[in-house]
Amino acid sequence: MHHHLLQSLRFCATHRRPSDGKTLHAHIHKIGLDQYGALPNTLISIYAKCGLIKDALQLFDQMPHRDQVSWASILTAYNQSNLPNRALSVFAHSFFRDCLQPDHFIFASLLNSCAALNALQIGHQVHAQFVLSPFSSDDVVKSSLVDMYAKCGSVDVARAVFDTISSKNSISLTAMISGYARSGRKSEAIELLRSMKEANLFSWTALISGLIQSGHWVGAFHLFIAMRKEGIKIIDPFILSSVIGASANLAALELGKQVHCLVLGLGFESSLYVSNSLVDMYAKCSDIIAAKTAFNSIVRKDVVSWTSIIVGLAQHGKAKEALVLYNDMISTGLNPNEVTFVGLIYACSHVGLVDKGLELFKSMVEYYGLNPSLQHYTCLLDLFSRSGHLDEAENLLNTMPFDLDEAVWASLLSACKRHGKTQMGTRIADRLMGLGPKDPSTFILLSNAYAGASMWENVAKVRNLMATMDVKKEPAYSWVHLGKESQVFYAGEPSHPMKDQMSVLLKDLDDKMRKRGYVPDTSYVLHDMGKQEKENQLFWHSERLAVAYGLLKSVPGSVIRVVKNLRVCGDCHMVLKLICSIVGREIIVRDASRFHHFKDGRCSCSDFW
DNA sequence: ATAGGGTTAG
Repeated sequence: MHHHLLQSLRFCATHRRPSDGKTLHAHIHKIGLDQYGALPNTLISIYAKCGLIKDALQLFDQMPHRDQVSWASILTAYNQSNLPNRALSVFAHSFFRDCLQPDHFIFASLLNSCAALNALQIGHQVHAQFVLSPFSSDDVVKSSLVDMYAKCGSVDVARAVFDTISSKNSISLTAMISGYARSGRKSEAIELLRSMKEANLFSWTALISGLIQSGHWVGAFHLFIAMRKEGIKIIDPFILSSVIGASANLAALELGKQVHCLVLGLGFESSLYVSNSLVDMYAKCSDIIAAKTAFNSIVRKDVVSWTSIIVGLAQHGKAKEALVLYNDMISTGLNPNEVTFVGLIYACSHVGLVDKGLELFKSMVEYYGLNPSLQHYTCLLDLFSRSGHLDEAENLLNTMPFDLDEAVWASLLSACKRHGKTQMGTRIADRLMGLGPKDPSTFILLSNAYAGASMWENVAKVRNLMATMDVKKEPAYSWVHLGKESQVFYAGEPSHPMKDQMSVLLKDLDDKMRKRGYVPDTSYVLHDMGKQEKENQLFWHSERLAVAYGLLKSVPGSVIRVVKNLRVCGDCHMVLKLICSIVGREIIVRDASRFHHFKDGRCSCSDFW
């Protein structure tokens, strides 16, 4: 009798049919078998698989005799419901009250929770108990350990455990590959994958996605192509969302479009992960229109869909639209998350809606019960700074519940310069000097702040400090996308075949700009040199080279899309505003922190970045 | 009953 019931229950679990499971449960309860043999434990795991954690827990609490199977089932239930912290706390509170010893199933579940929570300390403790237990040679638990250590960033410990696994299978290998890839150890990850007899889609996804997470975007694309060449069938959409993310990070619109085509060809356009990453990709590749189209085509939008488009609009300076969409989102009954508020406050600071931004911040904490992170405070700081509320900004910095880094103070210092607050600027500069600045752009700010207050001794101090510190500046470069071609330019005179034409064009533009009153702002050049030399430095900034090349080679009238690795300097920002109106072209620059849409002599960032 | 891969900020 109960054999038949068990089979029916298992069918409900594998086919995710919670209502049939509940009917069966009612029947089992009626005939008095709900505490019989394996039935209650099976019921728990069915409820877990169907996401009905409450029902699972109720059964678990009512069981008079819980065994190890019951415990393994409830721990798995919590893990599958994305509540790994509950799993650990329930275990810590009541497991030993049942007078049981953990078995290999329980160890594996606990390690799974630790991995999800990045809880290395607790993971260590579980590891120690496992080693002392009679199950210490279990390979499945060992592969959970590998995964836990890898996810917590202890890749070498993961490898040490991995080496003790007696028969390594594709699961333990994939966990190890993922660990290497996510911590950027590319060659070790590839070597392991190549050691597999038959690497499957899981292992390739672990490799490629991990490398994308650690910033190896181009390398990941080469591997993706290699995977396709080896004929690995893409039977689920996991890898696609990662690869779309890589296109977004590279701001490679053409590449992103090709992956989009692949998505359509394989029929994965209805995957929410995929469509959400497409929205983000188009926004990051500066095609905000395509991002909106991708967003509108999502049938069942979730928080991430809404957040992606809100953040995209905010970064493109379309603050009002972002706020309108937020209201639309709320009216569908969805709750915003932490990331949504980053986008919203960012949007408010863009259009000077100080009160609205503060109101949103308040609602995030008080109404939605979310914990503000450093990013939220940074957005608030930006909100105050842009609108000239510098005292509030400084007050905020002094009361923030975070350790403040150089970038946060530098941001306030830059606002002081913008709003002509010389005295406050020198006060902030003194603080920054005490912090031991490292970033080259901070030194420019410091030097300008002291120079603006005629404190020449301090200017000299900044320069001396910089000289002794041997500040390493990441070389500035920009690239321009022209259909299938993209061209990179480093700052300085280019050694490009089209150098002469570019030079002639830039000189011509320079003449026209000066007729409109342009005077180069040499305060953005840090090196000690004469005025003429400084102007010459600015003349060859990488974003100008990329724009010049774009103007020469692009289809007339088309939008010129440029990406820069660092932030656009203030002088170049002025220059690009002038150029776009002189040549009557739209220029979109994505720099290290935001998008600048230059059109008709203006920029979407409202001159604050 | 236990083990591996994916999206939004920075």
